[in-house]
Amino acid sequence: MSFTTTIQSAAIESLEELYGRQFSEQDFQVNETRPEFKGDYTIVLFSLLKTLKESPEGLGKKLGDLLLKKHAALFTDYNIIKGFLNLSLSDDSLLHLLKENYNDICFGKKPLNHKKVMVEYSSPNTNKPLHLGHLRNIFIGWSVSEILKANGNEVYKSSIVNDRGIHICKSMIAWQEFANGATPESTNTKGDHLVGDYYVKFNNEYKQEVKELTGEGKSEKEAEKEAPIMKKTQQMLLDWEHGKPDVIDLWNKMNGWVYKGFDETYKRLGADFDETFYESKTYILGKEFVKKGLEDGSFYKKEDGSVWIDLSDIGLDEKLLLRGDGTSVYITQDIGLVKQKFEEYKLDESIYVIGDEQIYHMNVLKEICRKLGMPFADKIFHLSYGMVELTTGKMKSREGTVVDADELIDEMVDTAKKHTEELGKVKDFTQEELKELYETLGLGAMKFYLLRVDPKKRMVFNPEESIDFHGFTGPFVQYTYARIKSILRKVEEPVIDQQLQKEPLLPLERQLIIFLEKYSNVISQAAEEQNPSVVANYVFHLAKTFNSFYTEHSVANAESEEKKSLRLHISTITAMVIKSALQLLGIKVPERM
RNA sequence: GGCCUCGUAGCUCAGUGGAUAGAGCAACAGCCUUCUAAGCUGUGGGUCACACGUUCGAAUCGUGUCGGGGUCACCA
Repeated sequence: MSFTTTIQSAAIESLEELYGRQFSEQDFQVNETRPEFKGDYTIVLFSLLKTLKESPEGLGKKLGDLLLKKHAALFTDYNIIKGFLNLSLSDDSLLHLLKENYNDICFGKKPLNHKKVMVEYSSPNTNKPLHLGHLRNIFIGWSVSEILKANGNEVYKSSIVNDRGIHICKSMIAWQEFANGATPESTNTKGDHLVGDYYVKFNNEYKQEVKELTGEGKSEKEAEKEAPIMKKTQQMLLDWEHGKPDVIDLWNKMNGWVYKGFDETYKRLGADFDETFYESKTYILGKEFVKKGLEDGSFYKKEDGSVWIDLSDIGLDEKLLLRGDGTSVYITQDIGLVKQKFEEYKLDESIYVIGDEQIYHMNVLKEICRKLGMPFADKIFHLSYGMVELTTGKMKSREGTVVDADELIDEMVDTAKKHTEELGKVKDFTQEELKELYETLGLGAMKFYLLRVDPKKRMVFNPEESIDFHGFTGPFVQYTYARIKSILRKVEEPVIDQQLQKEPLLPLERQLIIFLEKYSNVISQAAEEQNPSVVANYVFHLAKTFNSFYTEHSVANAESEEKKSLRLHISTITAMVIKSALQLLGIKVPERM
């Protein structure tokens, strides 16, 4: 039980004894005491005053006295300022925490709750390489999965690959026309980048053709429709749907290049998936539901044969579910996949990590499932995240302002190398060790930078700020870890014993212990909010507090053996919590840096 | 235009009913004969977009206004 809940129930018990009636945790708040006041935790009395017909001082005194009397081991003192009852915790209760609850603190251990959750993230198109937006998606999805696991859930990570459609055909046509058989091997280019290059090539060519046609007097719309390269692409899409062998072969070949490229990037990022769905396999699934919905009258057909659902009663308008020619649209396949996921995996929840521009789409999906009487309609959660903007404005692939994922990773790792070389602290490292360190630091900086902001909010990517290794950054926290490990290497493992209790705890020692105790709550909160930034903020604050402690007090050369033992203990736990918290963010810790 | 969302220090962000609103960056001033200075300490910097309301108490809740963004496709 955490300090907050312990104090809460102690207060409830005392209040009930004092006033002979029931109280609940809703009746008052327990907060941490602000640093400018004496005490560790504060009971806010205002909400109780009216019903109990008490003055702040009167209630504070009664409650404070009784708490001290009943829980002499827990509290040592109290003071009342305005309506705030500030309680001081005893050294013993803090030290008890270090001794008894060691593992609970460090790993925020939660019992298994047997809830099965699927987290779908990344979900790229196969016509171009991953970019900065995908990175935010991947880091959030991976981290939320790990946070849910830490809270006792059974988690499946999944990805749906958007491997078919007109966009893929664009790359294919351009490759066919202009590549002269170029392959990743022959050009020494990563497969996803090669395919992406031909996607760009298509767009340039298309633009050129449209320009020529409008020059001949055609309207913009006509030109866009009649551009030869576009016509070829549309034909190719039809051929693909009809399974024309040479098109399927080319499609397989080029997608294969892309997957190999993605895998390399995923591997470097530490992203992993338990299941990968392919749109080419799932896009047909939804059609049977459309049929079913037509039969039971949930959907309706227009004259041209297209199928619609009317959601205007809940303000979501009419939505197209099937084109006039019978082919699927985006949402058709989603309906099919939802059902497959829930049934195959017996899921309790399905979380979709998708950008916030699709909030409307996901609401429609949930509503359709509801109308179809699917029992899991309310177990679908859209973890929507805001767009990553550049300081120069939005990223747009057509304007070449996207930040490529692979390039960004290289740049971060490079920066880590530069910094490390300048500081010259690891000259005895082998080449292998150095390489690993640079990856740890570079990726740590990048992940922390993208995860430290609330997913739901839009964020600005500032290239200079992102490669900063000082302040509120991954390397700052990693550095704290490395410094602790450096101490621990020089000293034998701490033994915690009765001796600890003789000298009073100093303010920074108290502060650290109280802060460490919160870790378990932080993990719960992060899971409830599906928000890794909660963990990032916590671990930064922890490292910051430790750094103050480190500067102020010596561990290895402490004033006494007792203090040394205590501080070694605090340091060890801090290191474990840092490692555990960063692990939830997908960030590794270096033993030295 | 309808719906959704955001507006906190020069910049990037914490803070969702409690005390005098906090970090990082940037600026300035200090701290390495003692466990790693990728660190620590201090200074300056705020009409929490604005107005009204609810409350003992509002950056936080409600209504309205202004401003930014998203969305409302036989695109995905």
